[in-house]
Amino acid sequence: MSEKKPTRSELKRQAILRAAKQAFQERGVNNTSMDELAALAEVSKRTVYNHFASKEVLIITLMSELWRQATQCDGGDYEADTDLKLQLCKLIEAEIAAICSREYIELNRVAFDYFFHQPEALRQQMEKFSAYETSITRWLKAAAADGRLRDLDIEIGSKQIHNLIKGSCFWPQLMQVNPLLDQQERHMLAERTAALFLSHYRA
Amino acid sequence: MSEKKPTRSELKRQAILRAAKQAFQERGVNNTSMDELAALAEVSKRTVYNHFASKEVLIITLMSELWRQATQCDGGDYEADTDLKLQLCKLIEAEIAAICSREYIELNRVAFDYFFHQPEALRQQMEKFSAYETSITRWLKAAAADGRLRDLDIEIGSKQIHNLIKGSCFWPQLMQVNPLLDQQERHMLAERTAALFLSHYRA
DNA sequence: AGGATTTTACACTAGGTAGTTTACTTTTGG
DNA sequence: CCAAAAGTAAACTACCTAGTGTAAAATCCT
Repeated sequence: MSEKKPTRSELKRQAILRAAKQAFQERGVNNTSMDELAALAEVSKRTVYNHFASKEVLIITLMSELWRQATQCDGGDYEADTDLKLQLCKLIEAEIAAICSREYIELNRVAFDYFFHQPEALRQQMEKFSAYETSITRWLKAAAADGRLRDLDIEIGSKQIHNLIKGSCFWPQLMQVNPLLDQQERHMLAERTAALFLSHYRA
Repeated sequence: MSEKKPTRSELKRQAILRAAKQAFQERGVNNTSMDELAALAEVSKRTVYNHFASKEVLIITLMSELWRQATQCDGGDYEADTDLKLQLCKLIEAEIAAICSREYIELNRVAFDYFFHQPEALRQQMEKFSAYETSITRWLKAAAADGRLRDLDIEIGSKQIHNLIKGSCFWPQLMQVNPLLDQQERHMLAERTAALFLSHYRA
């Protein structure tokens, strides 16, 4: 019982956020009027403004919400006595799962839509979002320190991996020119990315 | 003398297109009103409509214009008796020069802005724009046929190269989160992309 | 010079949007 | 049960935008 008392007010608020998410993703932030949004949420326009002081506040609130939902992943740490390729592959697959998740892409879509003409604000958002890009960096450092990778600039290597991933499962999906990757496609992408990478950097 | 008679009308038209390019890129298609645009071009709004029947026509015309300007590149064909890495490197560098050119990125910026919420139309534009991606494919085919590359799926290989390139010199610049690459950065990117690629696929 | 073409300023139509106000109804909770 | 809190519909403000109509003025061409 400790979690059971969604007030009517809270239900309305959730309905508004749900409608905003759908409308902003499908039709865009600028192409969704507050009237349409209220209608979609089956709520009066005044109620929208009772919960959110302005359209801007609603957008920001929604993005924080999506960000919270999309924010967790991990593929494990470096292990000295396990096969390099297997480890890297697993790690990359975890990264793919996070970056290519519907939540993450939809969040980015709203953010890009909203910030496309505000490069400074976009840069800041990107930094927040790119928190993901650290787990692979950590692993590369550990593997390099252990002498199992050679000729490796961590920054560049990490970027190469992410470029190989994102070019296939993030950017095209963000732009909706390609569908999301399924389980097997993700696996194969991880597989061949790890293979290409290790061909060059394995000690 | 054969090229010297820009009529006043033509000058106005150019001024409008120049202003449109600037305004659409800096402030976005939807955030630029025809009044602002006319003011920026130092032309009366009526003149804008005398030259372009509607905002839509202006946008399409501008994109065709930018497309024409951005459209030419070549890095040479495959040669059987030249060093693989040198050839590929040169080819990649040519591709980078095209994809990362200001013209090409600005074109894509206007296109993405305009088509972000019209996935079908965007897909069509992307196909037009990605004509670039063929010269590397051609080269890979030739080199593979000549037995100097192994384990290579042309489609995947070509995509890997393009992902490695675009992740560093196209997507971030399209979003204006990173500046354009200079000559040396381009060269180094081509260099390490070719190196990574050939480590894996060289026969 | 003089008629045709183009440009200009400006008023105007028609429609959309963020946000507010009002008068009324429903839900909630002590 | 009843007062406070929250929700509702609808009209309303104030502003923005694409596109048009018009008559006068600048420019072009022969």
